[in-house]
This record gives sequence, structure tokens and C-alpha cells, in this order.
Amino acid sequence: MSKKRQQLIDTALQLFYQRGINSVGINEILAVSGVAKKTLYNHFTSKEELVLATLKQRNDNFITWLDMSLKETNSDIEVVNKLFNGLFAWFSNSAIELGNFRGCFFINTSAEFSDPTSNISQYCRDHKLQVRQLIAQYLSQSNTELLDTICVLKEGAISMAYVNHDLSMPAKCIKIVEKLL
Amino acid sequence: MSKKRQQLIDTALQLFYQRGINSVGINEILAVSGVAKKTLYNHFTSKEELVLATLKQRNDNFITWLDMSLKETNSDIEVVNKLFNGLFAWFSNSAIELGNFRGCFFINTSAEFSDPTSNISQYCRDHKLQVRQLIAQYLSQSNTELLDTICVLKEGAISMAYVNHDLSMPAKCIKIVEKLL
DNA sequence: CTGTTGGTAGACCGCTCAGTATACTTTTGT
DNA sequence: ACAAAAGTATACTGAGCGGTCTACCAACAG
Repeated sequence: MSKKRQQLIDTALQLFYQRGINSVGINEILAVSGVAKKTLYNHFTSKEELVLATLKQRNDNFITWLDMSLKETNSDIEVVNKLFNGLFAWFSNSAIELGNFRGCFFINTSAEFSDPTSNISQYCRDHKLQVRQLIAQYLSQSNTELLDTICVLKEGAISMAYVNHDLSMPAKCIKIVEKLL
Repeated sequence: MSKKRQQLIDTALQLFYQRGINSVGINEILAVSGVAKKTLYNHFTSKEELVLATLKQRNDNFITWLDMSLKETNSDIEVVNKLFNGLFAWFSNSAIELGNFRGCFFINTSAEFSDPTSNISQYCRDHKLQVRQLIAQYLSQSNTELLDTICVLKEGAISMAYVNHDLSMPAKCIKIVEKLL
């Protein structure tokens, strides 16, 4: 992997996540990263290809962070606790690996790209599936009902943290799952 | 209210919701609505003002639809049933008043406009508050815990319907609340 | 009958966009 | 040591953007 290529991905991810993909132009990414335009088009054939690379990078970062957050859990309720405490840390900018919170990059990107069959929209869907499967790995047995509950609460908590500016949901989600178990 | 003004709002809402605000130009709205550019700038001083008018229109449509959906409920569980069955109808394009489902217009718009202090982002937040208060009105007593639960499940169900293409969540949310009551 | 109001049609402005082209320099593998 | 590969800097293209402007038209009220 080229160093310049990685510079471009890091800069683009930062700008895309903080301001939205359609609000950030190629020229700004070049100015901030200090890379020449020809170098960018040497590594990526189009803006879309760069976008896909940033989605992959963010997915890797997120999965790594989540995997770390869920490590060493001995019960389902502990998984739930670590998951939602992790989300709260993310929302309140205490998870430095994930950057300044501006919602879920994949939800935001899905909102910007309306064609559900595009590579970009499909990748966003795939990311959500990967997160679901990672959570499933940490639950004691294959419990689809609990898994569904956790996932829908997680998506709700993310959405309300970003749109409503309500950071209280992770704590409430833990209480909800406690009652259900 | 002028007829031309309403034509512009209706056309803009349709295009903005289906494709995203930053992906739809003024000229396209004019071409589709059949209105002259000067007429648009006679009614709205800028694109942003037109965007705010479409948000208000969508909010009115949504609140009206939800109010209709929740009418004549005699218990909290009935409210929950009608709410999530209503959401399922929306997701599966059976709520014609809400148009072809492409997620929540306010979540999508928040994703596109990154400044949380902008009028647009603030209106999106306000919409969510209005929906919450409408649901609260239909619950038998002031039950913040139940209200929070319903709201977080609702946001999760909307997000998963759009991003994950998973329409099964409304039914699962009903079961979750049933267990909790 | 005429002046105001609100509309149409479309040219135009300055700017930004994604992407290409040119000419030169640096790095690197053998 | 030197050719090939990779990077820099920058000008440019064609298209689209939001927004302004001019000129003309139709309806209607005094």
C-alpha cells in the first residue's frame, strides 16, 4: 500500500465524515493532504473509487474498535453493557479512534447516495451486516431475538445521538435489555 | 398562499426526498414544476429558504399522517401496535401520503448539512421533538420510560428499513414492547 | 384605458466541480 | 549509474451550480 494513497484516504475520510461526501470536493482533499491531483488519479480512477476506499477504511476502524470494546465478556448482559457504554464513549468523543462524532458515516452516506443498487449503498449495508455478525460472535448462543433487539436499539441510539443531540439513550438501552433478559 | 409557491414546494419536496437535497439543483426543480426562475426567487430568497419550506411541508404531512394513524386508541399497547404497523406501511409504500419510502427526510437532511446550529439541522431536531410529543399525547399517562423506549425503537426501525433494507423491525419492536409491559 | 402585479422565457454571471493534459522533478530498483 | 516509475505544480476543459437581469406578457383593479 502506497504512502500517498493512505494519506489521501485518511484526509478524505476525515473530511467526508465531518462534512458529508457531496460537500467536499477533490481539490480540497488535495489541498489538505498536500498531494498532487495526478497522484490521486494515479491511485483512484474517480471520486467514487476514493469514496469506496474511505468507506472500507472506516469499516476497518469501526470493526477494530468494536472488537476491542467487546473483548473479555463473559455473559450476554456484559456484551450489552460494553456495547452501549462504548457507543456512549463514541458519542461523547471519548473514542479517539473514531474521531469527532457526526453520526454513523454509513447512515449519512446512504442518505447522500439515493441509488440503493450503487456500490456505495451496498457497502453501507454490508458494514451494518458485519457489525451485526461481530456482535453475534460475542453473544453466548445463537439468539436471533436478542441480536435483533440489540441492533435496533443500537441504530436508534446512534440516530438520536446525532439528529436529536440526545446522548442519554445508551444508558436507557442497557436498562431495556436488562428488563428483557 | 400562492399556487405557484405551493407547486414549487411540492416539486422540491418530491425531488429532495427521493434524491437528496445536495443532488437536486434549482434548475431541475424549475423544469419539473414548470415555473419560471424569477417566480421562484420572488417567493424564496434562496435555495435554503425553499429547503426550509419543504421541511415544514414534510413535517406537516408526517404529523398529520401519524395523528391519523394513532387515532382511536384505548391503551398504550394499542398505541404501540398502531405506531409500528403504521411505520411498516410507510416502509412498504402503503402510506401514499408519505410517498415512496427513502428513509426519514429529516435524518437524511441532517446527514447532508453538517453544521448543527444551522436552521436546517435545528428544524430536523424540532421535527423529532414534535413526533415525540404527539406520541406522548396518545399514551395513557406521562410515562417517560415507555416514551423513550418507543422513540429509540422507532428510530432504529426507520434506519434499518432504509440502510439495511430490513422491513421486519416494526413487528419485532411490537414484541419487544409487549414483553416490557 | 392604463398601471400594477405576478408571471414567462432565457441569457448571463462568477464560481466550483470532477477530471485531463503538460512539463518538470524526485525516488527507486537493478 | 541510470532508466523507469511516481510525484509535483498548474493550467485547462466542459458542465453544472445558485443567483441576477432584461424583456416581454397576461390579468385585473381603479
